Amino acid sequence: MTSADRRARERQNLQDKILDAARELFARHGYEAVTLRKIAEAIEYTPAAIYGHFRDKDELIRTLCKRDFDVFSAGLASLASIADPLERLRRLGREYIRFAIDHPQHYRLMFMSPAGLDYDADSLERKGDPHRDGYAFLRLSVNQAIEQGLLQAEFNDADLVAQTFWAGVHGVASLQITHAGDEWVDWRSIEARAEAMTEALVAGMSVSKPGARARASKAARKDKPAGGVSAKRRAPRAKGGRR
Amino acid sequence: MTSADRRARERQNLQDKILDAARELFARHGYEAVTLRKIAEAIEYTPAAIYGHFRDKDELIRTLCKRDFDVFSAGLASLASIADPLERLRRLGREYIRFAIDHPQHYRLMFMSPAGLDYDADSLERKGDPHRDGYAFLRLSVNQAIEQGLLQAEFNDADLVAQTFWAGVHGVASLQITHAGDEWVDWRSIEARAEAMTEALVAGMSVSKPGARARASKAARKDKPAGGVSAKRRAPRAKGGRR
DNA sequence: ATCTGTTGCTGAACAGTGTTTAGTGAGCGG
DNA sequence: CCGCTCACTAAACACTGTTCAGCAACAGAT
Repeated sequence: MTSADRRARERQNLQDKILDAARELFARHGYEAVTLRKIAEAIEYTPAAIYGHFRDKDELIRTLCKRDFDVFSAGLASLASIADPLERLRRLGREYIRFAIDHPQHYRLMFMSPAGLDYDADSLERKGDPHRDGYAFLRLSVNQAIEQGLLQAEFNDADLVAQTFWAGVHGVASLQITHAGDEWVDWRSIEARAEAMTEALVAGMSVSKPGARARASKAARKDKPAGGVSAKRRAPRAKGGRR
Repeated sequence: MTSADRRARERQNLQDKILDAARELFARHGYEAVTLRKIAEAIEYTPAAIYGHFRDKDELIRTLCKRDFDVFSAGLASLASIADPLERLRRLGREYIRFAIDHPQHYRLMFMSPAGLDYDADSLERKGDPHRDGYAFLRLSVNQAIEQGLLQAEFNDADLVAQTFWAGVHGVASLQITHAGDEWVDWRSIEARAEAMTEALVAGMSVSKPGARARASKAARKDKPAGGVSAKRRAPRAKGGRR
């Protein structure tokens, strides 16, 4: 069946072209800037042609994000080689924030928008597997910390601790994405904030003596140059701003 | 000038009617659901009439949010009566999260959207005043904690500590707003998460012995009923969802 | 080689959106 | 009573996402 194969291949090729064109627009200007007509123009097809490959715009963007996000999830699992649960948590937090800063539009859609995540059969199948489910991996690490007696007695609920840790790094990441460059606050560098958050949370929940870690002092040093990471000072408005 | 007064009053009345109609739609269904035509229908005017009172839709919603938000900022200042800086920080965190949960759409627009805050002359004028600038109040509290020797030596940068604390509570709040009711995670109650975050951060940065506070154990207790606060299990999709 | 059906795309439309503009009409000051 | 300002309307414009009838190319079967 060479002809059927070719048809399928051509179909796949166009789908990839659509996704590539959409990724270009999306990563640069965000969800709202991705227009079916703009995509169509970029790939030299008619807007309606896209509906042969995706049910609607939402599915298109979501496919895009999930594809890029899987790379990140798999990367997290590489931290499993770190023996010390607490150190693993610290690294986990840093990697998480890094991904968010490197892919702000993806992160915004997945974790800062209503129903950003959808739970299809494929996703639900991997739920709970620490190698492919980020939250499960985090929870597992917390659980090991608890079992090894590294956390205070009050923090014996792995889910609560995991959710708190997640909230902490999510707060740092999302605040950076949304308000980087805001002149209202004299922002410290994103690295310093990431470090301070992970250190404070680990220190606050673990039994280790405060101040014992040399790393903690590094995080608290004043390094005034704010912004960091991203070059652009201010994210462009989604709709085109006010006139 | 009774007639001119009356004109101004009538003008103000209509503006309030617009804002009230918009608030109703916005608070219930979010930014995207607020349509100028829907507002116009509610107040029995033509869509174009709104442009006589607001430059564009953005300014309308922003006026709405700022007005409601000022009430919150003023409420924060009432916490100034708490003498102990650490205790004040804990209360600050809880109040912050409470406002976010009670006004999710407002919070989403102001703190989870690009350029949610705009810095007009009125806003900039009050910047730095702890009584009217939430961040300044937070920073002041942190500063007092540092000056009273309540924090570890590493956490001597008031801005970094304030930003970390803010990120923590923002993370708890925004995760709740975006993912409340998600079945992926076995969520603890929002109260428990708020408590765990504030406790962990304060404990992680302060010199006080871990476990000394009775409150900490209360926060870590397992209370499985997740969701809390909000009645609706799942936030409606902004655009109307997939079919 | 011709018929038949499927597949993949186009062109045009529909129902929405925010926004602009010309025109209208009521009420005011002189 | 005149003119003028102001607030509003009706209608359009440009832009969305999405649908649908039709068409042309191709596949397999006759």
